[in-house]
Amino acid sequence: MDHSIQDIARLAGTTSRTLRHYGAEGLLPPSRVAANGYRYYDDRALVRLQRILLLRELGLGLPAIRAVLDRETDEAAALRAHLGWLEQEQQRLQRQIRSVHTTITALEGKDQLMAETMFDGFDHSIHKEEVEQRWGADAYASGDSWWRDMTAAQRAQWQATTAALQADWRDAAERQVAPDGTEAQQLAGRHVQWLDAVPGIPRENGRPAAAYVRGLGEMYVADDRFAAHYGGQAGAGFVRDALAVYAARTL
Amino acid sequence: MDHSIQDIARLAGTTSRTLRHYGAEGLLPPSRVAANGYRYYDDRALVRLQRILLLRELGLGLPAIRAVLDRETDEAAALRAHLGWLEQEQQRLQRQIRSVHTTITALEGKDQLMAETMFDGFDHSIHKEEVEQRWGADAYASGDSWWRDMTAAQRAQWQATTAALQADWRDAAERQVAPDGTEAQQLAGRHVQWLDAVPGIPRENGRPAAAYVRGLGEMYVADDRFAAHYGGQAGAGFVRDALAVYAARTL
DNA sequence: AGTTGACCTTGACGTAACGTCAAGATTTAT
DNA sequence: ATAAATCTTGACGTTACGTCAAGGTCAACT
Repeated sequence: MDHSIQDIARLAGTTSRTLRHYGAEGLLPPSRVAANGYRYYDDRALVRLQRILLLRELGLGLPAIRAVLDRETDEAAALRAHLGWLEQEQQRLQRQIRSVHTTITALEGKDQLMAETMFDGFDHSIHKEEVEQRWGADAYASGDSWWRDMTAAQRAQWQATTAALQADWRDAAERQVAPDGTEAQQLAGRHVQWLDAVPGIPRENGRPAAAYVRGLGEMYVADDRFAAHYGGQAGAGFVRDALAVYAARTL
Repeated sequence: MDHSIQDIARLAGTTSRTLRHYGAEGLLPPSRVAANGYRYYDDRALVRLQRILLLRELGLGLPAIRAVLDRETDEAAALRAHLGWLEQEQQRLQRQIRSVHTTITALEGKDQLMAETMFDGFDHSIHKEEVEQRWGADAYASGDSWWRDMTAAQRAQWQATTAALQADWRDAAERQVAPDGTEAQQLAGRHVQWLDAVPGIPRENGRPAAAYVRGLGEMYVADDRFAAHYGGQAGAGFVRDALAVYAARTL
């Protein structure tokens, strides 16, 4: 009927330190304390512990959890309040991410560019530093050699594809198409397919990695030289949003 | 040439406590300390302080900032490393948000439903508790009375519109359309327009609030009764993603 | 009985970046 | 001369435990 502190800790997937902490906080007192001071917990305590751990995984603090378990607060209400906080945090992070992106771009704006011809066809590895640090030196090197080893005709072909894609993006952006709409999402699909032809980019289960695609979109916005290809700030923002939706949905 | 501690604090938009903290950490020592112990900072210190605060807003920790300012680390490299952390945090939050949503739905699954007829036409306010707590009692009440005051013909009209929209969503989902593509985004546009016809929903500058639209999408996924209208889990996930992209891009 | 582990206890420091008193010294204004 | 500002150092609080540290307790083995 009783379990030692290590026992329930293992049963619930936590540590004895956590159990003692919850005991000290009055959140989960031992169901019995032996004469020698040893803590013992019964099955009801185990159930309570599991509820606590569940709520903790959702991000609730111990005071909020106590209020819920002691029925001082409605659980759903507490979770909805918590949801608001989570969403705010997420937005704050989103803003920080964008600021960091633009800061990086501003810092490196005038450093190592790849050759101009390359710029038009291989825009995603123009930032040598960024590609190497975030996706590994291989990503840059293999993309680089892939491009260099192309024949002139292959390169021209590739540039034509790229130009057409960019033109369609600009067109859609001008027409104020919704970035999560079918048309934009089809463009995003083409964009990812185009990307997929480049060896060495980071992938997940065979497809370009979602984080990479999103990062690419942010880069288009952060760097005016890219933005120009997609119709300026507004157009690049559109591309970024479309890629983000696409990545969320299908990658 | 010199400023007192309060002076630069005001100039830089921070507090004297922070200045002392940075001094104690060796991150920004006072440029001069008078015989009486008073700290004084010159213009170079002000510049350094401003850089520190900028990096802090981007979320960097003090050790990372020190490394950058002391030129032990490349600033862009530090920011890219930081970017990876930010993106991970964002994903963790996203997972928590979804878990909270499904938990809330599971908790309230069988409580207060609106009438069945209402269910088919007014799905976004079916969760009385959720709507009231997160968007205010007015949101629920005005939506509720709007619906109740309709004539039978008006209601039938509305339900037909709703059903058509849902059918198009199911169709697009089945065809594996990309959620950030043009087609899905057009559907999202229709969805928001449809929503916009309901009085009392939360708005921002005249249009349905982005957070509300996103929340709606999450609800479709979290609640099987909604999901059913959009083609089950997969379909609802598609709708959610499409709405999220749409919200990000145009709301 | 003595010893060896395995397990238990309480106690206390560390974490990130300051916010917030508190007590006392100094400068500035009246 | 006195009051009001401003300055100093010192220290606790914040969140949920992780991580020693020093020292009891218990079952098993010699």
